[in-house]
Amino acid sequence: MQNFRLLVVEDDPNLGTILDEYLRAKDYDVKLCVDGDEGFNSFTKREYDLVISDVMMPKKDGFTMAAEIRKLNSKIPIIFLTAKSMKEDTIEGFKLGADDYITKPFSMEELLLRIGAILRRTKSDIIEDENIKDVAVGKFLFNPNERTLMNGEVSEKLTSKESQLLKLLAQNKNEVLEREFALKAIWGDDSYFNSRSMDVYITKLRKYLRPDANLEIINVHGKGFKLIVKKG
Amino acid sequence: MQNFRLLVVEDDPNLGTILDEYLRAKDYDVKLCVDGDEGFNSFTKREYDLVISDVMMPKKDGFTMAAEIRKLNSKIPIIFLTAKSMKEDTIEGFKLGADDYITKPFSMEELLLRIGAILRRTKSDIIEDENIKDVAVGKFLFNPNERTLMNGEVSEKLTSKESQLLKLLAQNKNEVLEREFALKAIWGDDSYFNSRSMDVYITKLRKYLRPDANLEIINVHGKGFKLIVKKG
DNA sequence: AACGGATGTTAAATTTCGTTAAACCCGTTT
DNA sequence: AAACGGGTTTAACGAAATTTAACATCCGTT
Repeated sequence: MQNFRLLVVEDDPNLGTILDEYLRAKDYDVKLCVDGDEGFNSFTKREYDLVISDVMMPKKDGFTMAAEIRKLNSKIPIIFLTAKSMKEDTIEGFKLGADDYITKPFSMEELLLRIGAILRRTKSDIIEDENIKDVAVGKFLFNPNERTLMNGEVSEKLTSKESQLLKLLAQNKNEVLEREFALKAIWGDDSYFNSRSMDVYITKLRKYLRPDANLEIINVHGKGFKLIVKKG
Repeated sequence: MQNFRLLVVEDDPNLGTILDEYLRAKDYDVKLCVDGDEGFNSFTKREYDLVISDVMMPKKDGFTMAAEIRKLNSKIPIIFLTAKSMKEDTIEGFKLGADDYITKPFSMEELLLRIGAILRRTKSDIIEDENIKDVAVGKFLFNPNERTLMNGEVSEKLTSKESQLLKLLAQNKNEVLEREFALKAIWGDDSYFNSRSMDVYITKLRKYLRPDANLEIINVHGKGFKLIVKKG
């Protein structure tokens, strides 16, 4: 997936470097510029998803740059970094179409959250689910999302509880799945009856997995269960 | 042109009235609610362009309400009004996708400017995304506004309830749509009979989606339903 | 070996869901 | 006013999922 492109305009080398490194570490594609002229030039060179700009800068201040950028693209989100918390500045920024502004000093976490808030709305549904994939369990293919357990051609349909329990066992294969942990994860709490219910489902799963002699769900007395996958 | 619709949620009658009157004077179409429950209910009833909400409220606080609203519409802009300037609150708000927040006391002018800034950036998106675009559901094209479900040449006309339910399922595809949540969003409350009514609509939707073998609405016992989109 | 607690398994009981059809509501037509 | 029709709700019954019960067996400890 393509990362979001951020144009960061900041004349203070220290803060600029911090921003640059921090945002890159968070997997953003960052272009750092040191003043409004350079920022505007970069903006004309390629596409950006978001602009983060200081207000006070040499050559061309942030508001002026923002006005020029807005002439090129009226929708690009802009976040201002300002040392001044004076209301006039704020208001002037919003008049130019600022989407947000942060007063220095600010925490990187706060900036990140604001970036996230803006990008989420403007470029929302790009993220695809990772947990819809098949998982190999012995010679079976298990899909927790579809709740299917495939053995070659044959595809069994699992119930909700069966699927959740098998998922936990598979995630902890060859390790002990603590009874208490599974109960809290699936049933919400560990009472006596839920615990017996879980035993019933263990029996069901054993039946499902029977066709593969290399798979076994063993009990660890007083602790929980372990899905053993023998090397075939 | 149609005015922007604002949902204002504020429990303080004084501030609420001031907001209501002031924003109406500025030609916004305002709905005033006094707590999070009422706010969420109003949101399910019709389309809004922007939500302005207090954080501290009886019954259901602003952040909780925002989270529920975001499940229905991940893009709706939300501005929080908060008496507390505590950082934790701010951050929690942004995590839920707050677009802005204002610390009381604030000037009406400042609020107006922020409203303008957000609406300016989002209005074109709203027009495109919320009112025109089709949503891909398997091999179908679903348009929640037109309430049409197209399969190549064939175009089915859905009823209101069918469309609302399919919309929620599509928005939560491959994730569980909680029964209770859908009932509150579509029917307003979750009674036994509404719940059975929802089951009837699930059956109707399954019939519509039957032509695409990669689509399936499965039940998650005691929880709700999940629209599965298998990889074709 | 003997005991008590934990587990294995099957079946009954309970709850939730799937589906179809009839009833109902409400605005429109005859 | 009566008939109609689309949309929705209510009713009814069967099926599925889950829980509870019952009893046999296993386990670690004494």
